[in-house]
Amino acid sequence: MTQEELFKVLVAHCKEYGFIFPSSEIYDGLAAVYDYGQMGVELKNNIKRYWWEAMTRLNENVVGIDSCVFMHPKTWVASGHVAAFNDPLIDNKDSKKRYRADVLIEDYLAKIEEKIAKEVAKGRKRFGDSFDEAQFRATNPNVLREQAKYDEVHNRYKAAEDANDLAAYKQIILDCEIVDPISGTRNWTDVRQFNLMFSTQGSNTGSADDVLYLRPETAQGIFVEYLNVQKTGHMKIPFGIAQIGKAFRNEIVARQFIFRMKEFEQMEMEFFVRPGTEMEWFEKWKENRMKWHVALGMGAENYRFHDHEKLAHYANAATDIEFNFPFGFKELEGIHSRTDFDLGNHQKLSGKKIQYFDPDLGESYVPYCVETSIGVDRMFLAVLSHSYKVEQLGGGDSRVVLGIPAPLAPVKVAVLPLVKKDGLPELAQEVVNEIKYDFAYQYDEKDSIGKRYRRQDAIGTPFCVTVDNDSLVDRCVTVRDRDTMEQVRIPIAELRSMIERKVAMANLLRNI
RNA sequence: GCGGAAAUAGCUCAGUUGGUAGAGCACGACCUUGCCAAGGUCGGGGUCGCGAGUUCGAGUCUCGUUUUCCGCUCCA
Repeated sequence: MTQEELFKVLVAHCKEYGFIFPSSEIYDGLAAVYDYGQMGVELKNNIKRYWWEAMTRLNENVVGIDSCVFMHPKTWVASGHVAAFNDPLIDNKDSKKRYRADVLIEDYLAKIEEKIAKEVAKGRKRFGDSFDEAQFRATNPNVLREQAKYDEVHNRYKAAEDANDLAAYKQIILDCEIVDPISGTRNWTDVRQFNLMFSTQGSNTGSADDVLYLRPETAQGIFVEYLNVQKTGHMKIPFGIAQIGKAFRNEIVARQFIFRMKEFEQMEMEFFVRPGTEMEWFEKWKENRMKWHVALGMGAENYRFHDHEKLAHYANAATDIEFNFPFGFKELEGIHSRTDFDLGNHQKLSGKKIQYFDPDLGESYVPYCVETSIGVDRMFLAVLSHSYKVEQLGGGDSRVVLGIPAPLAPVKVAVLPLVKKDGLPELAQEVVNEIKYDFAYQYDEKDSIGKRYRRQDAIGTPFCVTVDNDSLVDRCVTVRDRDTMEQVRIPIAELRSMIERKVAMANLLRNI
């Protein structure tokens, strides 16, 4: 099976077994939005728990918060999101290239200015010392013609810009017969505004300037609560704030299943440090985060760092942890040294002093910040794509098994009466009562026992517990292991501790 | 957003030059078997993605549209 085929099969498997459904499927679906099903939500919650407990328990100076999706609109001015993603864009259908409509028009205006400058230069050459540029500009017919054209386009352009009138941009491009520099054609699409952020009305009045954005990252919630947490928690630098939450990005192209969605979930941690020490912490967190990944046991060779050469506007160092997905090594987590960009801008825009008095230095400063940011959905995809296996058994038989790390598995144990009679279902119910307070379980009495094992393999259940006729007498059950398919017989009373040994989240945490 | 391809039962698909929608698996009931998926009988389930058009008649032809996949493009 090629990687590409594997990916398709995986998507189908996710739907068939209740991990992930395309959103609103009964209405033909909604592009780039997916829902988690009954199995998916369990796996996703376990992934979040693994991250949360590692972050907030294994680092005594990291605490969590849960901030809202809605934030004051000025937040996004301070973060740079409003300014950086608000361009009118237009595509040329022949070259298939995308341009900023305002840049195309400005280039056109610049060309007119060049023409005028050439005329002026000619005049200067002709008249020599007696050349009066103002006089020349006011009388030369060529200059006057070009200048009139320039003024007209310039005025229309400014009007379009002020009114944010996309149709007017397009009309200017058409009227000026601006061509694509590559294809040389005027086969343009309409001008569209691409904003990364989704927005909604803040009030019930619908006034245009009362806009609320859906956060494109959870990090800003941490920055605006920095002071509250630092003060109320008596936090001393260095310390971190962790958060798990939904974020929204209006991606132009969102593809590859849950790898890039319009609505997604982030697990972000901002670690505040003394300026000048940020690179040291950046390295520490790179190491720390890689350990967290490797502790899952999905193979160290499937992870790698990818350092950024082109840095975002806020960062002075950045790296990705990439995972070997079925479609290649892709970004799973980002680690950025964000300097004091965010806190500094919030201080500027809010007018509130966001400074930390460092008792060791005897001075105040705006802390620097190292961020770790991982996508829950990408992590989910990493776990699932790595876990999915088709195993050939003896006799031409095969099985599909999800070898999900046991502490993350959606269902920990399945309780199966060998047959649906002779009092076995009743005894199986007793077994359920024995384990239901500790583990996510499924009870299944339908179909043959082999079929039920296969069903549990397909959702990655680490243990199947089978109740047979002997169980009625000896109070023992057969425990079948997902990965080895081996069976052991143990007393019902020992079931709980046996399962616990393998599925405890603490097992993962201890590996970090 | 551009170009290409696809969409028929829960899933995988068949459906001839346009003539009243099929199979296997899955699902439900009953019988049978009983530790690694496929025994028997009976049964439920589809306005063929959606909307127009051509036609006496459209799953099939035309146009539009939605979603998905592939390639560009974009990507904090």
